[in-house]
Amino acid sequence: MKISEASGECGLSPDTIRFYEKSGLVQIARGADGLRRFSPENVEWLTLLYWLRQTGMPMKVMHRFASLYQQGAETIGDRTALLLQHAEHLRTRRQELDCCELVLAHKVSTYEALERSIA
Amino acid sequence: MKISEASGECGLSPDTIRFYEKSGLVQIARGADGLRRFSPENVEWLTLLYWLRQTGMPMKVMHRFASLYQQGAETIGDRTALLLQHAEHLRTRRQELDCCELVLAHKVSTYEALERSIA
DNA sequence: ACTTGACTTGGAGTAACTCCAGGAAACTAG
DNA sequence: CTAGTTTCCTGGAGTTACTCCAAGTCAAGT
Repeated sequence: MKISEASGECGLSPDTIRFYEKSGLVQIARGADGLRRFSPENVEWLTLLYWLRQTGMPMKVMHRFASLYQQGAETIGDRTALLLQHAEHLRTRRQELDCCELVLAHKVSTYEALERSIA
Repeated sequence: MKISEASGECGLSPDTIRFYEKSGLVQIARGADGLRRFSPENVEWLTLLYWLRQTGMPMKVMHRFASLYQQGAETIGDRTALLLQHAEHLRTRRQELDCCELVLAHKVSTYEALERSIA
């Protein structure tokens, strides 16, 4: 699988995939032609990275995670812990969304009241 | 009110407040000593900006919003529309969180299964 | 043979901060 | 009244995580 197809499957842009490879988050094999060839495992890994990044995990933490991943099976406990911590972080984000929704609803209702008082 | 107190109330760092002022998102009066003096209205506005930014509104859109705000009451309809659109965006974000939560839960459960199969 | 399209690299540009150096004004302790 | 600490100011450099671009290679289609 070449980069555009992998990009379509994992959600990351080709540029971002190359950037992640350069910074060591993923290792991708090359064909005899020098082009990147993505394995299903590559795609699964990149998809996971996509979701972690999309929900605000910083690169530093992703690097820690990637380093554990590359060390193999004995780091699964640490990886689980890291993912659970990120799940905790998602709850915080959700509370932020809730809070912002309240702020918006309040603001919109005062705007609507203002508009009625003008009209 | 001076900048550190305003920062504490609105959630933005002093540096970010200065950055927002420089880029035109807010106008802040100065005292005779040259220091910024924040009105309650300033703080309310900055708090709104904080929430919009925190939930992913890009600077470009915030500038549009700020420009409407500075044009006065006749832009309230436009401002309401903009906020409602952002509220829509919040729903998208929440779906992303949901989706990531599923991905994480699945990954954690496969990790746990793997760990049991090793141990 | 030639164009088109997907890929490669290295490097510049961008968004939105964040930090820092250097300096002024004010408050606080001795 | 002086010395030190805090809080503020400005302009500018540094950071994160991309994103875009120029210049070049290679394979496939017409």
